[in-house]
Amino acid sequence: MDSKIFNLKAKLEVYKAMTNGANFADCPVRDVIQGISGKWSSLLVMALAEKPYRFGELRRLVPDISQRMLTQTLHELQRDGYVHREVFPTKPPSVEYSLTDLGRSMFLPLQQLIQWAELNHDAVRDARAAFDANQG
Amino acid sequence: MDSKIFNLKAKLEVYKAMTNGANFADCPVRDVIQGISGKWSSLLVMALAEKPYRFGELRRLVPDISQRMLTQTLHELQRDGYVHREVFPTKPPSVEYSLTDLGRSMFLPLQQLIQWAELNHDAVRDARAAFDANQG
DNA sequence: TAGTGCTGGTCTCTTTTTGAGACCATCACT
DNA sequence: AGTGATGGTCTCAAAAAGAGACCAGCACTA
Repeated sequence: MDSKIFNLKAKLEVYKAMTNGANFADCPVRDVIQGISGKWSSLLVMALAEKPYRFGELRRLVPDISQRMLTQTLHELQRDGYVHREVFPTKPPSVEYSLTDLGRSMFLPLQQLIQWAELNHDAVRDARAAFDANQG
Repeated sequence: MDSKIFNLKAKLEVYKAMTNGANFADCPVRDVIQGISGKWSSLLVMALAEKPYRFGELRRLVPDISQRMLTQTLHELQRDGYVHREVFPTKPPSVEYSLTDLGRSMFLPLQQLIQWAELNHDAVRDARAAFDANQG
């Protein structure tokens, strides 16, 4: 991974635009954001924000995710500290996934974005329709 | 695109977890979220939130984006109504990209998430290190 | 006792998405 | 006449994602 994600000018400009004063020495923001902006990540965090779920439950909850991507995304979320994975010695063994404190903390701002999406999806849909109409 | 993104149970549960009362008939939230959760989308919105930029400026601002993905991502952001594209008849013609009102509106909650990332990247980095250490 | 199902995965193969880099036309400046 | 800047597109290779087979262990059933 390259830490020189922005050049100096970019650093300063985005810094100004975003933080109004926090430390921005290297640019880890993008790294963190990309960890939660995968195709399935936010969706799974959203689901787990309600309550813990087992692997199979999540698979049924999000019917169009492949088992492969479910495993992989949960693994990444666990690695980044958002999700806790616990195996119960039932037969067959069951695995429960839940949000950690960090995950719940991250969900708060994520939820804001989700709410925005909910309130503005009509505007986005209209914009798309208008754009597609103009492009033919 | 399939509108049956969640099954009924999922709909109700995520609905409860998220909205505390808004309408959730079909599930456009995911569609909107995925439009802004691409690898480069939020980064470009972040940049344009500060001020309008021209194509080449953006390319220099985000040095590790390919010209191909810059074109494509800006096109998608424009289609979804977040970004306005304006061509100026200079020689050679220059193209300026700027946020629309919708884009600025979306940036508000996005900024919350960015701020969270800024405040918590240490925790995420530590979680990753701990996870990787345990996995060997 | 043999068959079936459920658990949470992994492995392989194919398709889609992305990245790297060449190429393009036009005009200004040297 | 050559060089550079503009904002792209096109092609080809690499990476990521989707589809689906497979697996072990145990419970239940016929």
